[in-house]
Amino acid sequence: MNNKELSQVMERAEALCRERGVRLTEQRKTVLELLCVSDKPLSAYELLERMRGVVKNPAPPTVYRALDFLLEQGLVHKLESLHAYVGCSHPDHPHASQFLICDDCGEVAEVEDPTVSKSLKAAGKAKGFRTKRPVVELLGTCAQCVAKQDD
Amino acid sequence: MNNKELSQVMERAEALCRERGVRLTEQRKTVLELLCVSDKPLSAYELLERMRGVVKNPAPPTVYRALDFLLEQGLVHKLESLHAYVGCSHPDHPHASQFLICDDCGEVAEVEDPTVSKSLKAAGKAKGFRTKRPVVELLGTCAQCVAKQDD
DNA sequence: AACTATTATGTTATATTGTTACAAATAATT
DNA sequence: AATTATTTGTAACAATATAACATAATAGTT
Repeated sequence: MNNKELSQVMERAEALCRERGVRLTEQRKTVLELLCVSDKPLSAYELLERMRGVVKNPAPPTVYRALDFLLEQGLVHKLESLHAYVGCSHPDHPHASQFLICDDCGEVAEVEDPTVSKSLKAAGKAKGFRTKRPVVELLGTCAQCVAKQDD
Repeated sequence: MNNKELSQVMERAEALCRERGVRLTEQRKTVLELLCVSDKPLSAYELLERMRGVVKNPAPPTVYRALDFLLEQGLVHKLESLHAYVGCSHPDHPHASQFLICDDCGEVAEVEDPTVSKSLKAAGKAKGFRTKRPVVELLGTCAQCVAKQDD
């Protein structure tokens, strides 16, 4: 994410939090920025390391609290299969995303496919299941790395 | 899972491993049995505890190695969002399952919805993504617990 | 049967991820 | 200003997972 995109994301985040009456504090902003600036998902402890420049004595709860907040507000996502976190690419509207995770280059793409969402909803409904949080992560090889492998 | 179902699963597992020329050793059988007998998913360390009765001095690698084997053979599944493992309900054919995980009662249902599988495949294909392992876990409330809550 | 290669297990230590508990500071409300 | 709620600081610890290296068991070969 470049600088312009970053400031747009941060502005939207500020606006959203203002609307909702919740506080986007410095620490929370820092974590969100670090995630947005990174081209890869970051683990909590990687975030912790990167916070050292910005915050004085960050400890694990520092990071986890900020992450909890940002997850609640839908500003970041957790990738369960990686134990890592990414900034949300479109936090404006609530949404159920799917993630394509390349285990070769580590790149993660967030997609929002209505057909997938609908079929999941239907599958739950068929069992009387009330879904709160869908976790959909496709682990495999991204187009770029597939091309490389086929050379 | 009752005793009859258990022995059926174990027989199928033995047969599958024989066919494939891989070894379903005592430890691996133990782990598979423990998972099948349990009505809830078990964490690696819960498995470790339960192995104490059967194996002499089980250590973490004992469990993780058995799990790795069983996962490779498609005999068990890992629930990424719970850090826990379940016996596979239909190991005969390779399949991409979805899991409905009730965060109230802890029950987990494995479903295999072709519409979901197809839509996921299509979503990946649209991005040129080659999926090796889909992780699909719906966290929410099962029908029974929904009914209880609505009382 | 003995030899060898491969696979599986034993054992100890350690790495990684995440939480608890309580005190201090800051911000919002009255 | 006083009170309350929220956020942060700090230390310890719990839970999950892996590394590294030694030993043992098994399968295949001579």
